[in-house]
Amino acid sequence: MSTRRETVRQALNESTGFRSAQDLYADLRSEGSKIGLTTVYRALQALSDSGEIDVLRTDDGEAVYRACITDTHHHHLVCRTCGKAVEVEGPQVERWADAVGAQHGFTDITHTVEVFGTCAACASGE
Amino acid sequence: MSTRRETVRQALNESTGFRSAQDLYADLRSEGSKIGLTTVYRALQALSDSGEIDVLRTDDGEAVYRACITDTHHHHLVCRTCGKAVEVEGPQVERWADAVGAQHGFTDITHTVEVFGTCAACASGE
DNA sequence: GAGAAAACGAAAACGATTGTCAAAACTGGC
DNA sequence: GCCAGTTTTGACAATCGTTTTCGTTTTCTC
Ligand SMILES: [Zn+2]
Ligand SMILES: [Zn+2]
Ligand SMILES: [Zn+2]
Ligand SMILES: [Zn+2]
Repeated sequence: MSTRRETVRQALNESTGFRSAQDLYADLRSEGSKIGLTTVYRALQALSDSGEIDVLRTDDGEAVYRACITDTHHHHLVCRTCGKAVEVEGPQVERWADAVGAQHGFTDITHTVEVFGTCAACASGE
Repeated sequence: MSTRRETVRQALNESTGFRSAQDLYADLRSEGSKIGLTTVYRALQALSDSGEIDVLRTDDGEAVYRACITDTHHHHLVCRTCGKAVEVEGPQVERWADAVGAQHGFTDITHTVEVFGTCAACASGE
């Protein structure tokens, strides 16, 4: 529908890493778009609600978003320096999480798993 | 050292779940303490910097803290409803994270892994 | 006890996010 | 094309967790 939502989705697609709402807003404005910050937040909210984009929290609590290719459950390997992210899978981790939950009588198990590191490019460059 | 830091640590010890700075501040004030919010934040900062307490982010970006028993690397199984947390270990997950990082040429690998669910008490009660 | 250093806490500042509300863009009849 | 009704938008204000600032108090050291 909304062309604005499309605009934001596209901006996200152009990045390989996770971006914050403010990042995207800055990008779009510098490209000449007249979009408002509120709208960027709304678009990201809608996109993540509908499961079209992934969201996670940085250490300092900022929400960052990414338009992932894989549409099944997956996790991320994220470069601590440049933010580049790789989608990864870990069936064994899925099983472990479920098992550990069941073991302690917990139900309705979910989990968050993210791997951080320094990517090859950043390791050599800096 | 600081008796204030001790006060905060103790308040944390009294809870089995993760608590936010504001939670702890409210608790302490209601117990009659004249501690200031700033000091609670500073104490939590210091305690987590020195690795004495664990910290993680809730979905809405709030930082929550816990004084864990285990002092080696571990993860948490957290009740989504009451916040109760259990310390869990997953050597296989540690290995998986390292392997996945190495596989993609990343170095200096770390990871965050948390499992969420509804604890038995909350499942029956509600 | 005097003076220096560390810890405190109230209030202001901050930064990300959300709420408000009027203007702008769209819609389906006419 | 034009109008009333709906949806979307964006400037601005408000919120909320957290950090800074800065004078005051407490603790240390001699
Ligand atoms: Zn990198
Ligand atoms: Zn998973
Ligand atoms: Zn822990
Ligand atoms: Zn529970």
